[in-house]
Amino acid sequence: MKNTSNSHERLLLAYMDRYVTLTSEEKLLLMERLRSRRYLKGQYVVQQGDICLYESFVLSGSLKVFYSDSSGEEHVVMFAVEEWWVSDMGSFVNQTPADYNIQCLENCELLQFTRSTLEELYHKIPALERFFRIIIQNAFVAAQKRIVNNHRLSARDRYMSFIDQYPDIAQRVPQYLIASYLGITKEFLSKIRAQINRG
Amino acid sequence: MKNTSNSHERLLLAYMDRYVTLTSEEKLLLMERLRSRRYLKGQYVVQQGDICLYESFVLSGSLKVFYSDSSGEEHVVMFAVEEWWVSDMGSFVNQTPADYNIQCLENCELLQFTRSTLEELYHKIPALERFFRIIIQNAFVAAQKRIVNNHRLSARDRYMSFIDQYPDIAQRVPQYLIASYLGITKEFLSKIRAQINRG
DNA sequence: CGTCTATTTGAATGTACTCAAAAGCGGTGG
DNA sequence: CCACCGCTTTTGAGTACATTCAAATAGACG
Repeated sequence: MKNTSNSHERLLLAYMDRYVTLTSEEKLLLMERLRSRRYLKGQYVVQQGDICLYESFVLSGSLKVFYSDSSGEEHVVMFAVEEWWVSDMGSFVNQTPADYNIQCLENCELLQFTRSTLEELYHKIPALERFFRIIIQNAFVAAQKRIVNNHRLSARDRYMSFIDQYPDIAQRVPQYLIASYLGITKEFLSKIRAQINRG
Repeated sequence: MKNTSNSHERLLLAYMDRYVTLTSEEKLLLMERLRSRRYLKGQYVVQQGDICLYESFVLSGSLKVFYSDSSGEEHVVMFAVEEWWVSDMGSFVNQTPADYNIQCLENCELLQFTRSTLEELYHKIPALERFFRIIIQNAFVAAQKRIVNNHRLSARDRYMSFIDQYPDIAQRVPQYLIASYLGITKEFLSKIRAQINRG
């Protein structure tokens, strides 16, 4: 029936298999409910203040999640690449105005659930609730680790730890966004890199 | 049958009712599996490097979760008071050595699940999986917000926002721990407070 | 009242920031 | 093919926010 996007299904299902066991009926239902959508580089998936309509799984491309403060400064909250989930979770689950913008850094292909679809699936597929519980748990553990590292490590060490942990992202994403993610200015990151290169 | 700790059950069950609906059989099972335990001020619930054996619900008292770095500096990750859940989540779910210490700041009374109990209950009570999915989701949203605020706000504004958000904790917890939580030195927090008091 | 811990104050220092300007790096069009 | 444009990165000088270290003061508790 479905001729397109067979490899997409495989990527997501293989990803889910790492965490939970689904019956083939469940997998079928899941895939029927997902919508696949392409975005161009620069396009917004969510804009601050709007409702975040989708929980998205990244099939290809990369995105940034960021907060724009009153003075127009952008603060990068996280990046997302292949096999990451991305949304403004607070906005998505409560259907309230989003705190963050989500914008594509490259052309992207995403698999998306709406909130009501996901709720429907939670009831029909108990293992899905388990799956997201685990995914979110991991995200929370990582976020806590990041908070501590922001406090105990110097900007230099945070940068080194970032390129060590996400070498792929470090290469695909402009430096000034990495600076923002690390909580420092682009100028200072440049100086850190110069210092590292000198030895 | 159970004569002790009746008010305990009520506190936890009322808390859970805010998020999910449980049958009375489920509630009974849940309560049978929970262990209630008292800790004295200063006692450790978890020590860095050990396995975190319990997910704990705070009935009374307060605790700090903190990381001790190689130079012996302590970095407060979070506080926990009545109606909060506390654990080293990474350690608890994977049964790996804990990253953090958890210590009582006051005498505490906790309701605790072991990992295997919780897994058993996840299977017997699907709504429990949903419950923790929601709880962890909220914790993750808050952690992300904290990361952004640490980047965009000055130490002064972070402190003001802390006492605004957690007035109770601000009063029960020593100032130098709040400084650590905010990622600043105790001396600097003292100066911030002096500055606020002057106007 | 004395001891122990927590908080405050001050001077010197350091890490990271601001502002301004220059240099690098693609792409695009003449 | 090179010139120009926009965008990213680099460099430098001056500054600000926060830290360190040391010492004084204030609170809590026996």
